[in-house]
Parts: sequence; C-alpha cells; structure tokens
Amino acid sequence: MSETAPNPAQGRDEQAVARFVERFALDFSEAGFPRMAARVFVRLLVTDEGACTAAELADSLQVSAAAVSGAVRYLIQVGLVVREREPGSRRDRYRVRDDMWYEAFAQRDEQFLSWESTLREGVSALGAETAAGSRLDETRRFFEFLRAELPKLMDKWRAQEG
Amino acid sequence: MSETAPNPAQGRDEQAVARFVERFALDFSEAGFPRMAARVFVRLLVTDEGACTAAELADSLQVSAAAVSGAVRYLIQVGLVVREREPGSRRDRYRVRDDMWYEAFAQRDEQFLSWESTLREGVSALGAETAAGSRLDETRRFFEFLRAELPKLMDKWRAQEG
DNA sequence: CATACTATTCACGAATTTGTGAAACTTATG
DNA sequence: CATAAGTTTCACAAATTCGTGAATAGTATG
Repeated sequence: MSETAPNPAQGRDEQAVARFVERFALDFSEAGFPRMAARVFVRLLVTDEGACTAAELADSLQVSAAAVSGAVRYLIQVGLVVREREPGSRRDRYRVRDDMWYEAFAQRDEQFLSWESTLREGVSALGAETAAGSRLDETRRFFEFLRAELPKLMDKWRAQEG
Repeated sequence: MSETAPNPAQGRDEQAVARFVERFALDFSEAGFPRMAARVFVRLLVTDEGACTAAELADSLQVSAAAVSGAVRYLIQVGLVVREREPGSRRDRYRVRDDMWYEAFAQRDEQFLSWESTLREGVSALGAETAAGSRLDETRRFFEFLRAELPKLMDKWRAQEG
C-alpha cells in the first residue's frame, strides 16, 4: 500500500507540520494549558532532535523572543522541558524530556497535596460529622488515592515503553 | 482533645465556609476549570443535601442568575452535576453526582481519543520512520494507555469507597 | 575588560474571557 | 389561557490574559 506520508527525499511537508502544531497545541490549551507554552512544546515535539534554540522557536512560530522566553520558563517549571547550555555556543537549547509524561503526572502530585490540605480545612469548617463534611472528606481521600496510584500507573507505563 | 470544629448547636461558621469555597474554587480554576463553574461546584459540595436551587447559588455566591445559568450548563455538560425538576415546584435543583469523580475521569476519555486522532495526523505528516514521528507516536500510545488504565483505576476507587 | 550575542524583564496595547442587567422565553398553576 | 415564577439569551462593560517592542541584564570570547 502506498502511504500518504511525505517523501523523505524531498524533506517533510512543513505546511502540514505547522497545521499539526497549531491543532495539537489548541487541544492542549483547551485543557487549561497556556497557549504559547503549548505551541512551543509541540514545536519541540516535531523536531527530530527534540530540541530547538529560542531563535528557531521564535522563527518557526512567528512570535517574539519575549513570548518564547515566557513559554519555556513555564515549560521548564512544570517539568516538560529542560534547558541545555551548549559549551561551544552562547545560545541555549530547549529539549523535551524523555520522561516528559512521567514528569507531567509527578507534578500533579504536589497539586493534589495542596488540594488535600485545602479540603481538610473545609472538613474542619463544616464539621466532619455533617453530610457536607463527609462529602468533602471523601473528595480529599480521592485525591489521596490518586496520589498513591498515579505513580504506580506511571511505573507501569515505563515498564511497558520507557 | 477539643476540636476547632464549629459547635453544631450554633450552626456552622458560614464565613469560614465561604472562605473555603473561594479557596478551593481558586485551586480548581488554576487547573484550567472555568472560575464561576468552580465556585458553583464547590458551593454544591458544601451543602448537606448536595443540591441547591439557582436562587440559592446566586445568593450565596453574590452573582447574577445569568452567571449561575452558564456555570451549571457547563457543569452538567462535563458530568459533574445533574439537574432535577421538583414536581411540586417550578424551580430546578442542581445536584452534585455521587460518582462525580468517576465521571470526571470518564469525560477525559473522549478528550484522549480526540488527541490520539490528532497525533495520528502528526505522525503521518512527519513520517512514522522519523525520530519526530516516532516520538509523536509514543505520545499517542501514552494517551491510549491512559484511556485503557484510567477506567481500571476508577473501578479500584469504587471498590474501595463507592 | 570590551565586545558581540543571547536571554529576560517591563510597560503597554490587543484580544479574549467573564459577569451583568434587561429582555425574551418556558413552564406550572389558577 | 392568563399569569407569575423561573430560566436562558444577548449586548455590553469590566477584568484578565496574552504577546510585543524596547530596554536591561547576562555570558562567552578576543
């Protein structure tokens, strides 16, 4: 069967790639991810090296250096991207992590802890013996459950793929 | 040990409850949840009945009926809340679902399917044999993995609590 | 330590999102 | 079927987020 894939000899279809970048980035931003960070992240995903310089990102996405700076800071903070300093050059490279999906979930962990803490305050304000307090405590236990189970799930993924 | 919990005989500390509602709603909205929907949702959580009329929500949150209308529509759409019509009255009641956390994750399922579809297009645009195409396909498999595993995880939660 | 190149910060304007009041629409009851 | 209670829609205003250009700060090399 002949594929619809691009002819490697002619290089890839950058227009189709750009379409994909915008589309997948939009998917992400609809899930609550900052828009520019999503675009930068997907741009990194579609490079063979899995890494770019800020200038390359700014050029391929047609955005300012400032926008790239903010986006990579966010991506590094949430653990999806690492910064690399090349010894022979003064420009940084930004690389998607090999274990990015593992990291993405590990990060959630801290969020759950914080939510559990907030929920404990809620239970205390309502009274643990009330129906509302009990519901809130169940919610807290749910996040506790996720915090225990998600790492196991990621281990399973690693065992299967990583 | 004496608790800091409110004296049930005096009713609960509505000020403390309101503080909790705003705080937990903020936690949610930071995770990409619409702000007003988060406030309405948490308001429902802290009622003993687990349900409110639109008027009660508007009053306790100090917002317009229109804002409540938009928020409950969103919450119903994502499966966290159900609408109830009381036969003896003409006002609706909005209720948090018992299995709300199960539903919250079931909803994710469709999102993952959609993402997998987008990713397949990306793999095709890049060529499956390229490094970038291969990375994208691994990402697709990750979502496929989650789609298979999360229902199992929710079953485990149900077995333990639900 | 001067220079050239890269990255970040900041104030501003643009665009999007969010919430409101008023009007229109629904639905149950007399 | 008229009325009143409740809900939704819609245009607009307020608030927030987002991206830019210009200025500032940082860093490797000669």
